[in-house]
Amino acid sequence: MTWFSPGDVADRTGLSLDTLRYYEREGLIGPVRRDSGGRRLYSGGDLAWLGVVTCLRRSGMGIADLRRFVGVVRGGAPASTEPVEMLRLHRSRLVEDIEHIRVALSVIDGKIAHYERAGARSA
Amino acid sequence: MTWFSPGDVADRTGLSLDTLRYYEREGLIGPVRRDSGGRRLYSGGDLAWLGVVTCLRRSGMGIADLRRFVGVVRGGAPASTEPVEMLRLHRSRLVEDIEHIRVALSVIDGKIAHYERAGARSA
DNA sequence: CCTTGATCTAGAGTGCGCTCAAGGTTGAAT
DNA sequence: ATTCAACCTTGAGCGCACTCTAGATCAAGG
Repeated sequence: MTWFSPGDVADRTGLSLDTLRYYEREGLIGPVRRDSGGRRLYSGGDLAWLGVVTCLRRSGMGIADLRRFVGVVRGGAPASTEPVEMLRLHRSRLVEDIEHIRVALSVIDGKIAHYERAGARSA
Repeated sequence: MTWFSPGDVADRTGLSLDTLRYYEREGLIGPVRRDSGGRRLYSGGDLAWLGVVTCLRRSGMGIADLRRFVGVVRGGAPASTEPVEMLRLHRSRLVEDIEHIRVALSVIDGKIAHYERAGARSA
């Protein structure tokens, strides 16, 4: 089994060491193994899981939701349908977000075109 | 010309009165006209502009960028290409955001499917 | 042995985008 | 004349997600 140092994991995930420790404190990952000196050793599984976490995080899921999500995944089958509801809710937010971004894109493209014409005139 | 009270504008835009005042303080809108008693009167143009602002805001553009954007739009043609650069930068961030959200959607859909199967088994 | 660099902990600080509190004014309605 | 809701200002407070500080510890290299 391969283990990864905090520095390695920071490099691979793009997260800072502080953020890694923060996520652990918040229960988003771990408990992370330690070596005899108390240093963290991340497993390949930890790394993969961090991939999922950062993906959801980047999509705007908050720490609290993420923690609940993690609890469900690591606790095995969900006791209720509530966690799935949470996912569905986040999913629908994401669909909305995409739509908002699309609208913003068209506004921005309009402005860019406008200023490009202005720039061409004044140049 | 039609004028709108703060309450009206809050209703129409979905922004709170506090947020409207905050945006004004931050230079995102106005100077907003006042009546004899010092109350704000928003014009149709203010309302339309607020539409653009909220659209960009929802897409994740920060207050500082928005302020620069506003300065450019209200100052006429841009003196340099810098504001257009800012828009392009935000645009490329938005394209990335959409991609991130898409990835998150597929992760979420996978998890939802997983827990639906689990739920069906345990039911 | 001593230095160096990576890591550790606890806890305070930061930046952003609002949001709320307190106390005062306005103007339409009763 | 009084009441009431809507509005005003200043300034403090909040929630989130980090981020930084300070001081200690550890493992390896010279």
